[in-house]
Amino acid sequence: MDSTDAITVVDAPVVCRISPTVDLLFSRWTTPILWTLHRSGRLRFGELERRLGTITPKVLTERLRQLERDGLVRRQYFPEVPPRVEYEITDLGESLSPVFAALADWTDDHLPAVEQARSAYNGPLPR
Amino acid sequence: MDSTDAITVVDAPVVCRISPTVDLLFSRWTTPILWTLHRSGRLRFGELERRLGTITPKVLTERLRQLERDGLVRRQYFPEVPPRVEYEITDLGESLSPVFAALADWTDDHLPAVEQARSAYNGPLPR
DNA sequence: CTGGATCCAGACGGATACTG
DNA sequence: CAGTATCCGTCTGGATCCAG
Repeated sequence: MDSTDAITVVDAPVVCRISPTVDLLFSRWTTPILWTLHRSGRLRFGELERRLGTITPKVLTERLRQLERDGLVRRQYFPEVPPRVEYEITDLGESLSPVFAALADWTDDHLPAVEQARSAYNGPLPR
Repeated sequence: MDSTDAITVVDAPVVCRISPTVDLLFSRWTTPILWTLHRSGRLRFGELERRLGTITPKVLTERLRQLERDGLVRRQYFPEVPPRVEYEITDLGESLSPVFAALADWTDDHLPAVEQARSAYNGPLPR
């Protein structure tokens, strides 16, 4: 395992090594999904949909498939009538809790300052 | 501080309170920009552009304006010829370091497991 | 109940060229 | 040097309907 070489021959040096993780975790719905499953434990599809409020079943399925593929969520199918499917966080998913805790702490401590800065901003308006 | 009410009358309960922060921090380029400024300190526009590699000036300007508006980055303009502009992280931006540290730790410890799960996945292929 | 199939809209970002 | 101005492609996500 001696990757002791000081010289990397990679043409495109990795600017920011957390970017792959960011792509994994933070899109419109993945964060709320992980957050909800983390807090509520195992949930059925419909129950999850209800708690997320405005998500559509199509999008919920897409995001759940992605999270399942990436090993963060486990899907369990029960061949009953009517069918039942339950989702829960995996151990790998649970390992994210320090990340979410850090985000929650920062949100509590500093989000108001952001809102204040935003309303005080006088420069060229973005977006 | 007695928010002891068990009943919340809010129609749209906040599903995930970190979502506003997520919107603030994690888009295609905001994370690399903050990461770079955090590690390298004060940088000129062109230098930042060079370090980010493939970003275009238009997008870099857009993201920097947004970060400036939100109080995470400070822009300093020097009316010289040729003009010089320098960017740096604000104290509010620096307060994000625990968040990025948690993300970096998780990336080092668990990203390989994600890649392994992904390659082992046999279900319906998303994306 | 749990989705899959379609179609669609808007946002974000990339490419290129130009300017104070 | 540090952006702006245009144009355009892609991708996520929303709406709706349908099916096992």
